[in-house]
Amino acid sequence: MTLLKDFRHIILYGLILAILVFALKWIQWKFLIVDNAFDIYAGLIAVFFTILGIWVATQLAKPKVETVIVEKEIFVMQAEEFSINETELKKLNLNSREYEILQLLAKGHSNADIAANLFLSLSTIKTHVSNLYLKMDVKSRTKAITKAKQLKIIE
Amino acid sequence: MTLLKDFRHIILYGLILAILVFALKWIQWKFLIVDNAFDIYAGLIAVFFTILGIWVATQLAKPKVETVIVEKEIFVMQAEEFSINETELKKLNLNSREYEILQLLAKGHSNADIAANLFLSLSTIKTHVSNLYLKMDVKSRTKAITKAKQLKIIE
DNA sequence: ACTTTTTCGGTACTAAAGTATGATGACAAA
DNA sequence: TTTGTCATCATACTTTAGTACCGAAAAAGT
Repeated sequence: MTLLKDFRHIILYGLILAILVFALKWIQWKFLIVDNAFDIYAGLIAVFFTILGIWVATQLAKPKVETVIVEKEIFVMQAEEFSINETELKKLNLNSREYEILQLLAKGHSNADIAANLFLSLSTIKTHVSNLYLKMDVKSRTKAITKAKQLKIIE
Repeated sequence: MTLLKDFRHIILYGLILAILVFALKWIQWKFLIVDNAFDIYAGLIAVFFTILGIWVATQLAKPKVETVIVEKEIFVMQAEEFSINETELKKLNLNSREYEILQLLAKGHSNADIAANLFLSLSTIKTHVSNLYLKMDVKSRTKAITKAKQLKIIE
């Protein structure tokens, strides 16, 4: 792709070069009689080739693109993404059962409900709940729920 | 980057041009043995000014300023603008006391706490709470709390 | 194989929550 | 004045929650 383009350029420049040489010869022949026309001749050549150089350069040089990055601030309302506070959760050092029960507590389930849900006896739930309260430093399920929500350890 | 590559091309073309001119001159000189120092001089001028033109062009080339607008997302924590669901609240038809008690319930207070807080007897709180449950169609304080939060009638 | 820890379950008891019913006084509407 | 509603309080009772202490089985270290 670029190779073809380059080849075309080369051909073009070759042709231009040829024409220039002939033109040069023609001018030289025409002003041959006048010896002091050399300066004018050289000047013309200089001007012409300078222009040629500029033209070649503009043709060859890919346009300089100066990218100006303008940061447009878009305010996005974040949908309150809930993330459990792992730090606080680990501080409490709850085991999996206790945490499971805490979540069910927060849903408003009674001990009996939880027992049925987890296929455990009411006694077991009671002990788990009591241990949970000790670890959370509360004395009732409602306090446990509110505290858990405050600490963001449950949804 | 690409500029350098282009420059290399230019140099290459310039060299080819120069070599061609010199080759031409050499051939001319060899076969004609004429005093044609003028041609060499003109060729040199041509080559020099071509290169000069190219150089000038690359220097003068104004960079195209391309403005790229980058959208930068800024996440804003929406302050969870809580608004109590007045509609649902009116549906429940709670009186001021019951609603007051509901709010205290949600904070994890016991009946005794609420009684002390509102300067009422435990009995009164119990009746209010019971009536509240009837209106909310629940059977325990935890259910009442979760339902109230679901309906967004309390914070 | 042994300890230790975790998990589960039980008993017994106390405390709190929840239900049912009724009484009292205040206060507004008829 | 009477009526009715409402908030308050009480009694009596049932249910649930919570505490304390203990024991057994399973899992996990050692």
